[in-house]
Amino acid sequence: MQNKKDINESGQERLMRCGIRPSVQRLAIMNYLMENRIHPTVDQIFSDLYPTMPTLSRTTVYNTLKLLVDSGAAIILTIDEKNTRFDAEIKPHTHFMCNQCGSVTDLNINPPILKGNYIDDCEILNSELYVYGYCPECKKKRN
Amino acid sequence: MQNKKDINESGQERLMRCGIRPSVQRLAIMNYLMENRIHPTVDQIFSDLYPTMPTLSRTTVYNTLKLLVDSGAAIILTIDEKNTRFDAEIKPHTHFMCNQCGSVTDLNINPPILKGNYIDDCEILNSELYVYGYCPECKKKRN
DNA sequence: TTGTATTTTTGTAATGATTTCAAATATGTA
DNA sequence: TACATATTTGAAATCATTACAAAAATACAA
Repeated sequence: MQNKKDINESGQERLMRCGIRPSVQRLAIMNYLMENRIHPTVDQIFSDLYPTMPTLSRTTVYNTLKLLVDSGAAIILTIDEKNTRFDAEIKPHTHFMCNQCGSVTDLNINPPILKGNYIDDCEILNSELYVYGYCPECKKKRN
Repeated sequence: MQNKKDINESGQERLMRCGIRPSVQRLAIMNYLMENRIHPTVDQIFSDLYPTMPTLSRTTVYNTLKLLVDSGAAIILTIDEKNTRFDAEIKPHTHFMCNQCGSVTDLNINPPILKGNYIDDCEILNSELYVYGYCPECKKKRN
């Protein structure tokens, strides 16, 4: 369950809380991630922001995403073999990718919470549960 | 738990069972994967086999791994953001990557078995649980 | 066995994502 | 305003992966 603070937190607030100076570009990218929970690739972010920010550089998108991830304002998903994807939802949850259309969505299933534990003497910091298959739309089309 | 058949299965048998003609190169790569359960990258495989197979081409390693994965003789791991990794252990199990040294190992924890289920109307074919943190060796060094 | 068709391997070139880097721009502060 | 610092930018470099066509190996029929 999300608490009110998380739900209401603005992009600006998220950046501040994570110690990131909210430049125009950073705020645009942070807001994009928080408002478009499609786990976008770098190119999706760039292409969607470019029309309203024609001076935006791909390098800035890369730089900013690195900054967001390093400071805990976003997480990186390796669910997609082809492209790195990003998510502003930083609380543990499960991700699903459709083998047909490639869309990545949240799955309503709780991942095991392993953080803080030791397993096989490994110190666990975080974990990701990735699920693959066919999304409802593609499932229909295949029949 | 592994059954005898899995334990005893040779590279040759694995290839045959999966309908792959066992050429010299394919057999070398299959055996390497089955004998070195380090979840190697393409380059690790190539570098380790090259000394004893000086005519081996990187492209062959790529081609063969694609073939192995497509026919179910191996699985692909996206746990490592930098490089694709491969595993000859095809039964569901959990993987761990060390944030410090980058090594990938099996973790003695059962992943949720979701295959065959529908969640949020998604048809589940397979899933991967990836765990990150510090391996025992790096944990020691950090103290 | 020989010749021919098919499969597999190989090396090079192309592609695509990401990083590096140094100059240009913007911002914060005295 | 003037200067120092932080940020953005675009071009070039890097690195993993794929495409491709020629060469080599193998299968198979005569």
